[in-house]
Amino acid sequence: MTERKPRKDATRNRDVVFAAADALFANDSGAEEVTMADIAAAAGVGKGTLFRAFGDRTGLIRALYAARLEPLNSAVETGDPPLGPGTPPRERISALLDAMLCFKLDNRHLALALEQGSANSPYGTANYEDWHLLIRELLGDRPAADFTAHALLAAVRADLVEYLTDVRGLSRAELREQLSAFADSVL
Amino acid sequence: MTERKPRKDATRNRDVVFAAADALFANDSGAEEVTMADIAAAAGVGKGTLFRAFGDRTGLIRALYAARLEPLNSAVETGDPPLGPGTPPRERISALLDAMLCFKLDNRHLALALEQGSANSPYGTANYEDWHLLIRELLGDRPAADFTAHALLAAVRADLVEYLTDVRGLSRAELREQLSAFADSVL
DNA sequence: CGAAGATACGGACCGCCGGTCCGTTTTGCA
DNA sequence: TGCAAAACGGACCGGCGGTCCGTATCTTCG
Repeated sequence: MTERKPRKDATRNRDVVFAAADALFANDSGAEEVTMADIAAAAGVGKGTLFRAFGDRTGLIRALYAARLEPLNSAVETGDPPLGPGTPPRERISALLDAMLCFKLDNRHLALALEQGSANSPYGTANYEDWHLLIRELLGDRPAADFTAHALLAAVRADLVEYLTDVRGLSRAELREQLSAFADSVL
Repeated sequence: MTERKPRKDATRNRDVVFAAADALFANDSGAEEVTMADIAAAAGVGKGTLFRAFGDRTGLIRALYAARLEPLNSAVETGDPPLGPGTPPRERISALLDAMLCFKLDNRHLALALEQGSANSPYGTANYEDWHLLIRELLGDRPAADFTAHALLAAVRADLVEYLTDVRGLSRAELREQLSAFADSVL
């Protein structure tokens, strides 16, 4: 009974806002240059609408990130190998890390905005715990499995990825290659 | 000839500001809650003095961080084993990571403030490149040595350390233990 | 179908914070 | 002791995240 379906304009605006925010973030200028007012203007809505719908800036970024990550998440939960269940652990971990890396590469600015947002880091995002738990279980009972899972995830953090590509000039292929070799050496 | 020694009050104020900022950051309330005005007030100087001396907020944090890190840095460059030169590579890497972890634990709030500061991350800090280069060379010519060095450093990032201690409740000893085991498995 | 209640809208408004400016004070040198 | 250079400090500014409330839109029910 505590559920009331939202009005139609509300959900429509939600989509519009996502699209606008996505475009602004993607538009290679720095991540945190984009203000809430910018997003509101680009979406053609009032600032109040943004805050009512998402609570605060962090909420908006988190919602957008979750929406973009969703396909990958469901591919992992109920998809075909090598991402989905039923893949041998070692192989699946490699696939997960590679997929995560590609996601960060493709959504660099968004991921950066999320991971830099003051007081959150990746830790505290809903799905972080899921990813960690999954990898940790795939690692089996090796020593320090828990920490190893964290370390593997830390190896694909958005700001590291950005640094390696934008500052160090690594190509996508090189990065994937190195990550893969590193993962192999850990497993 | 482009060198002019600074006035005495300037250097004195610099120290006072360091002490005040350190105290405020350490005082467990969140890292980014501390404003420049707070620091100025605590140090008993005007806000202008802060900005003249350090340029901007990031500059102040970087300077403070560098000052606190300096002992560790020189212990690494010209110290006794296991941190200093002349230690076998594997062993030295473990020692370096452990030392870094302990440093992050002891200077948690400061390190957090630095690594979260918008648009910098750890990458872009002067000493990051040094640490990376050192570890990379200690790794020898194994595959993906470069990326591996980055990944090892990512495993001791301040926000991960904070998450593991404050949220997951790991003790200092447990953390060091796990990091050590992880490092062993990589080497 | 029409009206009333509920829900969402939007932009003026607020408080705070990083950063600047410039009149005043301190320092160092001769 | 006098004077220029350097540093000081706090009033001030612009912009941003977030709030508020009068208005517009939807939905439901008679």
